[in-house]
Amino acid sequence: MSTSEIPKIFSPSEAEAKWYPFWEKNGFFRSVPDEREPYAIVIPPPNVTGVLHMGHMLNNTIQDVIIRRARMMGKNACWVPGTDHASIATEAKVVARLREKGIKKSDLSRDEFMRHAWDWTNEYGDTILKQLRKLGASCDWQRTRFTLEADLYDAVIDCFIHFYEKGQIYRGLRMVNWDPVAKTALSDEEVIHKEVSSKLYYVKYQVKDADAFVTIATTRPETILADTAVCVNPNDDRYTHLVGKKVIIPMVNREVPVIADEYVEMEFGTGCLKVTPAHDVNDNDLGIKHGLEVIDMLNDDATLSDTAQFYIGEDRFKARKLIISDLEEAGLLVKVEDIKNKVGYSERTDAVIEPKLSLQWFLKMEETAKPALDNVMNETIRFFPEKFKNSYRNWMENVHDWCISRQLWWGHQIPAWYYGSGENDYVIAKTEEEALQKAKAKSGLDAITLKQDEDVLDTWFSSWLWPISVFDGFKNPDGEEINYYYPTKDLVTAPEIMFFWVARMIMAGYEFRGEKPFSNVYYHGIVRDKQRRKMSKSLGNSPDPIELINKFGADGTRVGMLFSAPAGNDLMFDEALCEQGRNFSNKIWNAFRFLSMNMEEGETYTPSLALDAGFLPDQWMLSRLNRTISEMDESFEQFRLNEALQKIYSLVWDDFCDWYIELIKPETPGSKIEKARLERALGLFEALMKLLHPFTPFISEEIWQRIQKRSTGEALIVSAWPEADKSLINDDIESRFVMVQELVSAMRNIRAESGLSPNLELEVMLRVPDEETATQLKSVQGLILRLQKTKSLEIGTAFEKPSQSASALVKGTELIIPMADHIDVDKERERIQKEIQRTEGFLKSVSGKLSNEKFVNNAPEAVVAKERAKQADAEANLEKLRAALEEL
RNA sequence: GGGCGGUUAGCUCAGUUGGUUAGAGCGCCACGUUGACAUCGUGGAGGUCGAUGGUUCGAACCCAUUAUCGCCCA
Repeated sequence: MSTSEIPKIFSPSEAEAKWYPFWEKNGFFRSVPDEREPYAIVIPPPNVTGVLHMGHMLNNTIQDVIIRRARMMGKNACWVPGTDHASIATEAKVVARLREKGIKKSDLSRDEFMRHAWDWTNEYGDTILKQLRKLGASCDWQRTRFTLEADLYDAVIDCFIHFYEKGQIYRGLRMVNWDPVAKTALSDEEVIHKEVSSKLYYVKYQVKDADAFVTIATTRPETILADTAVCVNPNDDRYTHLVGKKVIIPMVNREVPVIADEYVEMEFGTGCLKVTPAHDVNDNDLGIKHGLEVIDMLNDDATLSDTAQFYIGEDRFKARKLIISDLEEAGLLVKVEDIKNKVGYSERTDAVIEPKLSLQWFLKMEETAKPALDNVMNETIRFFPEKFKNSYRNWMENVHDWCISRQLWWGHQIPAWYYGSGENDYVIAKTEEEALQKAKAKSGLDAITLKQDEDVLDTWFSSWLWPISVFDGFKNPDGEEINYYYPTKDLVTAPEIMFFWVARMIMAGYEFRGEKPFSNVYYHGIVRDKQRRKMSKSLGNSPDPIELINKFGADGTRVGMLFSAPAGNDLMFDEALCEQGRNFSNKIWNAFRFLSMNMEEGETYTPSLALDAGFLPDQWMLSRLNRTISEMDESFEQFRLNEALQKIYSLVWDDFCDWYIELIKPETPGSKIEKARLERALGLFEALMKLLHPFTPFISEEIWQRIQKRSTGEALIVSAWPEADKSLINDDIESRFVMVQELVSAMRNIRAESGLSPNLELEVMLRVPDEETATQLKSVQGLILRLQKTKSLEIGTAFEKPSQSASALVKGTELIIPMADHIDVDKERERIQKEIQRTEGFLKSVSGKLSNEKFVNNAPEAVVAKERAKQADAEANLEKLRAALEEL
């Protein structure tokens, strides 16, 4: 192979275009049950409306790293991809597209609308999955699932029926979070509370039959129209006389009672609370407790209804302004204060949520939550990082019933069939025929017209079944697939959806399989920008991942992402990290380029990991390699992926490139590395490619295939992950090598400080403390000579130090370089003095410890011995340094 | 209001059972193109670990208080 064939700069796009199709075509992503140990990961299904953003990028990079390593470890690795139907988001997109065409949703039948929605999904739904391929994601694409496809649809309906029959699903008029834009109920988890600047309005209410007023304070004065009480704290002396009396609600002139309840905070506002049971959660509780009338004054789109009597048809915010000016005119507005309070917003539409009474379907959670909580707390399911167990417990112990109905069409239609207008005139059934029979039986009627519930189920009510349903665990509960792959191994997700999704999958797992859905949950952080802001479309602070890939390569981008991704912490993304990743690719590439340049044309090379016991760099590199493998395995076990990456990064760059390659370079420029030595270098390099593969799949495969001709089955992606051979980890070898490194660094340092060219041939003397060290150093002097230009290198115990020489201390050995006219005495003196100062400080702290009787008596012997050794070393060093200063 | 977490070099973060006058990458400064790589090499300068108090022979690490930032829940 000649240099001309290998460009100086690595081109990621070529490797990406070559290897991804190669892997996919040859079925390396494919998994079918066999006798091997299964290793399954289900993707957190992205929305069909989604386009790849940085969060997906991080999430899927992590999964790909894990699954690629598992595959190399000989597991039957199965990464199941797919998407969820995202009721609200998708319906919003479809409605918007229809609007552009001049079509209103209300003009369409349900079936017509669904056709449009499916069209949209078929057109855009797999955008994100296509993008994942660019990243290198090694999903088994033949397994791609969708939460609204037929089988998964059935699973959701079966699940609903299952819980209904167990008595855990009920229908009830309850306070829900109402999104007036999407016109649907939301679960608590879909409401985002934001702190905003609001106004607190103080309004006077006339006390009935008295010439007195009470003043209430409210941030939502329009709801006055639906007030049905005023409440004070029973311990509040200011108001006790009013309890039991009536007050008149302004505008509507309704008489309502003054009630007393300790719920009221005396300090807030006036200590006098208006109560609107239909439009506030806490007020609703009060209403139930005190038997208050409930007046609902809002339409579904948050305009005022007839019940309000005023501002009918006006939006709630418009009504707010109107009522304020009317109250002011009536002289009832006392004052207005600026305050900060928390307001709930819809996660999807960003509309201000209205607490609203609504007839919805709920799932009781208590019973299902129990095993789900226990099995996380006892680590049957492990959380990484562990700290998330706390918030999980907190949520699970206070779990509320789950509002599962949504007033939308795009989704799984609730299998409730109504046959009358009574509250209980419905049946739950999978099909209309079945419903008809049940309805007949229940009602005793013969002729019945059924109407299915218009609403659909919360999207999470389908994705919580994901780890089961993707393996057809509902359709075929004892099937080979589900039995083989379930429980899956790892789940990789963001802590944001711990309650939405993770907790519920665990519940569903125990409910339907009696078994956990996965063994480990790895929570990664949120991708933020350099200013710690969350990446978002509206801020425009999110780079397009695809552009990043085009710019830095998939490998570089993956490395960039992972570099900054410590488990569980948010990561401040910076494009510079991807640049670093790209540079790393280029470094790897050029290391390979160097090795190939040393291959003779026409010659075959067999990479080897055989040890050359006579060549320290070989022994050292093998020790470092095996140590790194073992450390990486440990990091992987704990999902410390960035740590594993850093280990291999450093092994490749610092050890292999900076030292090993330098030491195997041929003595004379232009000649080539001896064959056996090159084969060992290639053997090591192959091992490095394996360790790199999960992180940088493309370049590693590219190089792997260039090192040798390989058959398809010998592709890197399916090669064996290296096993750490602990017998090759050798502290002694490593410390001997470190001595070489330190001596060479010391020489480089002297050159740099004295402004000597790297090409200047130095005379070097190594004054060693004893013969043993002399022997050791003599065995490695060849290595030092390879790395430093020298005229001579002498090793001995009794050198006379020439008067004008630079010196350095390396582990008790004095490095002496006569400088003749090169020396800058002042600089050299400064250098030594600095070193003396440092050593003195060190000695002082060590001696301080040792002269402390309590330390010597109490500390473990080994620690004391270590301190004694430190002290002796420091003293000896100090002596040498002082002598060096004298000798100058 | 309740809970959780962070605060270590200019930046992003390590520091796993207390024994380290604290590590890495990036950035910065200086020097350098002898054929792997300037998407590079070599060398260097930067922190006393948010604050206070305590436990201990010994604290970045344990405890208490406090400041500050963030997240989750209500």
